[in-house]
Amino acid sequence: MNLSTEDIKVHLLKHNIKPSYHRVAILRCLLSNKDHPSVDKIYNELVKEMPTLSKTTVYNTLSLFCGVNIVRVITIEENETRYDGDVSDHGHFKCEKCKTIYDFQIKSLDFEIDDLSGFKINEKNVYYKGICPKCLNNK
Amino acid sequence: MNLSTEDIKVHLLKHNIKPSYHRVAILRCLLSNKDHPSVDKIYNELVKEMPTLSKTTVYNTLSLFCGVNIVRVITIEENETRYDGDVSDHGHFKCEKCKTIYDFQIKSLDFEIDDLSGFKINEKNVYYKGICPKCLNNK
DNA sequence: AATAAATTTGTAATGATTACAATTTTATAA
DNA sequence: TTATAAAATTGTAATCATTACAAATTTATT
Repeated sequence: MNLSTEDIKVHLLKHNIKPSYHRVAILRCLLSNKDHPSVDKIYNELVKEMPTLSKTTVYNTLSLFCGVNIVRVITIEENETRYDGDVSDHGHFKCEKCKTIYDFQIKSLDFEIDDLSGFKINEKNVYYKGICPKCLNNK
Repeated sequence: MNLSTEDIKVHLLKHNIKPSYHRVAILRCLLSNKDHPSVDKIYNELVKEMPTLSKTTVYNTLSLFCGVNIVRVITIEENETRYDGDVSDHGHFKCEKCKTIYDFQIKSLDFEIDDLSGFKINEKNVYYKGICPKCLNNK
């Protein structure tokens, strides 16, 4: 995605978040990288340009973003939380070898039977695990 | 479910796992409780009957079971892994209030478009989050 | 009964996340 | 502009689930 700083600021302001330098950088990182980065990945990428960055800020900012639904948490493996700047409904495929997370489209997310009548559904998640084509070839 | 010790032993042996006392107890716990317990829950339930039980054993045993696919990991929240003795394809709904995990049936798990041709899919997971009917009423 | 193999245990290490107080930056009011 | 308050960021320490690992126990084999 080719997002200007201005676009990102507007996006944040729409959700009543003051677009500080750090916040813009973190959101840009999530919107431009489609690789569903971990906190560590984001931190390491940004700390190059902003040496004073603290990992706590990355954590704080991401949970701020999640709270207003401009970012989503991807919980696939227990030990590593990943984040997604794309909040539209879609599935994730995580390669068990290279740990890459791929997106995939889902025909329809209305596939449950009536088991859940009476439940208030806030969030739907679909993820697969397996081996990606790249790793299937490289063995 | 009304499973005899004998049934459980046979089930384990089918997967080349020696049915030790602890293993049988842990598997029984998962098969009879439909509440998708955490390690802690399993440990606390079993330690009453077997006071020497170690939490490490619960961890070891569960990963042994997962390795041969008689138990599945449910990763919904980052901070608490839950386990499921039902390995058939179905979805999970986790109540954000009471933390209960409910099962629900899925019409079909073949809902991805062809995005994943060339991928080797080992595992499909669907989970929702929200508020269960019980908690919706109790506010 | 002696030995080897498998299982279980308990403690310590790991590592991601959170709590929190201190510091810095930004906004507001005099 | 300067002083003051509010918000954002930082850094360190605490938390807590999970794992590593070596010792102890149990089970199987000779």
